[in-house]
Amino acid sequence: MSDPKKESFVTEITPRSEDFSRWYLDVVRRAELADYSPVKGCMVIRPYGYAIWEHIQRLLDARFKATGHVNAYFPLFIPESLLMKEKEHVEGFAPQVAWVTRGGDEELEEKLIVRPTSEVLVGTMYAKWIKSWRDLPVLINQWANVVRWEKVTRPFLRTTEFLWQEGHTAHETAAEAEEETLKILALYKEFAETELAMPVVDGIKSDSEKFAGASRTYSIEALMGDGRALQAGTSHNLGQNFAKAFEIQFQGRDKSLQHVWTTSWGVSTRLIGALIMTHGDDSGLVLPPHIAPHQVVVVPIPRGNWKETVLPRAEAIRDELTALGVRVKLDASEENSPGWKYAEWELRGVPLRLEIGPKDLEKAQVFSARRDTREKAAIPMADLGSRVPALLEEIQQNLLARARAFRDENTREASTWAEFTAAMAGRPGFVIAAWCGAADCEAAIKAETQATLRNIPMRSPRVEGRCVKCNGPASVKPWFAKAY
RNA sequence: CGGGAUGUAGCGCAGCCUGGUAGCGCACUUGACUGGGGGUCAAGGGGUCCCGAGUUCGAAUCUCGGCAUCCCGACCA
Repeated sequence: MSDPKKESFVTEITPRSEDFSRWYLDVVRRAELADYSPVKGCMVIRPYGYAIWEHIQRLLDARFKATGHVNAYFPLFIPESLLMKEKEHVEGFAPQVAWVTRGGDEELEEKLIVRPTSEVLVGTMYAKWIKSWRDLPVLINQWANVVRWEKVTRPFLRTTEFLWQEGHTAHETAAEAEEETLKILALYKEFAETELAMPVVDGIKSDSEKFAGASRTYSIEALMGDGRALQAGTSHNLGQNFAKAFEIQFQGRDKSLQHVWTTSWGVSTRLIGALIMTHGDDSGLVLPPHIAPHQVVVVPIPRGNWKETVLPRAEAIRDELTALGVRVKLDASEENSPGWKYAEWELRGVPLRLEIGPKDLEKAQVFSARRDTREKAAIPMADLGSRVPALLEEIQQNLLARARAFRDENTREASTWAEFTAAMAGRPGFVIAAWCGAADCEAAIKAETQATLRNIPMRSPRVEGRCVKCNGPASVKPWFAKAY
């Protein structure tokens, strides 16, 4: 029927439209972002994937520092007794915890858990460090790994061990803690949109979706290419819950003994999964220039005495752009043809490709190809220094605009239950609907449509409406979606 | 954790039913010709058949147990 050779080429990546899940796994593997390890749910992040994470770290860390936070590191192991101190927290996390019961060949006196998150250990330490209102606020972040014994795992999206940052802050007043929680939420949103070119909805979670032990949980939610939502970051106002459980007390300005108000917040390597599913296409990964390991790949055309003519010119271009701060990969390997290299670097999502051959030398130009639009154009050699950075920024903006247009096209309002279920059928996207605030209605919506309440957006106006499920009085309009 | 499927070279797979020398395509190595969208020809190399027991003269193949991956469901910040 079809050429078997062609077929084996085609099977390298399953088309996105054919099977989104398989496409995602193919991209992760073929772009060499990650590979499976021998342990269930644990992945190896390969150099190309880790390079993306390093850019995410760099760009986020700069924002944390600019808002007064400092980095520290807390240990991996937590004694069982500490986990037990905050009731809701332990109930939320106990089912997902990995235990250490032996050290060498001796049973441990007290079992240890491998941290699923660090609130309890941080709380224990803060109780020692904080004595006076003058010690506040404490604004600490850590870059770390955590372990959660998940039943269903997927590379980047949900892994047993994952990398993240977790911020833990302590404040003098409730208002300051809430201010911090919202400041970070806004920071996450700005980061996601500016650097990842990923539009997100920022809002507050319902009680049932709240972090175990938090007073209020906020999140940013993104829409993936298959119409499912992904929680891309969370920011929790922990109130005085952990302060009371861990006795984090300080003497206030009025000399009275008070409990601090704490927050915690995090984003993880899941963001890499979000990037893949937000921008990728049938040819593979599409990376926003701000976080792409290689922003530009230069492919010299090996023809005639290219090593004496074309190659030196390609090297000069690489050096010129590198000096301007552009991350450039020169692929001068002789093993593969230019066509092979085009396909390979597209698969790996490099935003801009520059081709240079003998014909281009004659015309003093290079040939460019954009990954996002696949547009091709000649650029005069003399203009590279100005055109390339401008083009990269254009690509960055285009990816955001494109993702936002997709999100908006796949966001609908529903005022009746019939409209809601219709909108949720097939590839749904977000559905905005009024809700009475009852957990029962939320649960019923989930049971009947698989859709969960993602969040109640920050800027959504108070409404006077009717709950889409029970028709009772409703004052908010959450965003619902089927989620990862 | 329940239901289903899968595990054979780096990747994709055949072989298993009916036990008897482990195969194919791509990738890889060497050489030549090539090179502007995954090149051509020739000659080569590469295997704990997921792991462990069992049945058997003999197990990739049959039996039991385990592990991992994928899909559906439950669960899940």
